[in-house]
Amino acid sequence: MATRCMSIPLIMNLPNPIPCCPPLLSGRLELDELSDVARIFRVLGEPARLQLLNLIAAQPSQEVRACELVETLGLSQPTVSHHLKVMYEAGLLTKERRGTWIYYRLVAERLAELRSVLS
Amino acid sequence: MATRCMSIPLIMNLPNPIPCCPPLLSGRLELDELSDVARIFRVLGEPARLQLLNLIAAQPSQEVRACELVETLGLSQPTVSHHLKVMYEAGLLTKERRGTWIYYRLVAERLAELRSVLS
DNA sequence: TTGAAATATTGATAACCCTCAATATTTACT
DNA sequence: AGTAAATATTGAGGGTTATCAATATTTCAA
Repeated sequence: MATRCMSIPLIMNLPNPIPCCPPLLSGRLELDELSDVARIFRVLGEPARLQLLNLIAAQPSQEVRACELVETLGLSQPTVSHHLKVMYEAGLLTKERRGTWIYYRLVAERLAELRSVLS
Repeated sequence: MATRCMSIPLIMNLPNPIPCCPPLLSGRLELDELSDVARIFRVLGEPARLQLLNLIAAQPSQEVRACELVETLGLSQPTVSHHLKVMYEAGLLTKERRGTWIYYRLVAERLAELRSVLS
């Protein structure tokens, strides 16, 4: 029998990258620009999501599988799935399916961008 | 007649400074530490408040009076007062009464702290 | 195709918070 | 004291979102 086609690791990138972020403290910004920045800060304004970032950064592999997080974060699977989606859509995480699992990683550049907003 | 006693400019500092913030990406953090960090990000997750930061930073004097903001931000006076309080209590602004007005300034160190959280 | 495991979606509930009108308090000048 | 201006507080309404149970979808192996 023919073995099943091996899934090719595929990094799924953002369909619509959220714009981010001109420096907040040098030069006037428009309200809609500020709304974009605010949206990203709001994503980080949630303990569970910060816990997620912190957890990924602490892995030697720099990645986590979604299924691990349910027990680690002490939240239901739908809630974890929700948070991952929010962070993914904010451009803070990449997702990569390898077989059954989906692996998430930080987007270091996004965090650097965000850092530069505050300078 | 004796002129009224001139008010002495007084910088009112935080009664209870909010703890902030160990680096998020190097070393594991406890959930309550993360909640402190999240609280500050949530303060920044509001366009009106970012507008406020942006506005103050754009002033040559590096400060604004509360009364100016009502017209500039297009919000009611109670709403402006609310945002100022939230940011003040988050340690992002200092307030200083000079006569009738109250002047607000950025706390650059706080923003620097926050920047370091993301590294 | 059937089953088991991982992930995503839906719908409902509850908490949080932005916003305003109304009102209270503070401040300085007369 | 009395008045006007600035700021703060209260209370209500409404929107956003975190959370879960239930269910659907996806994935791979047998």
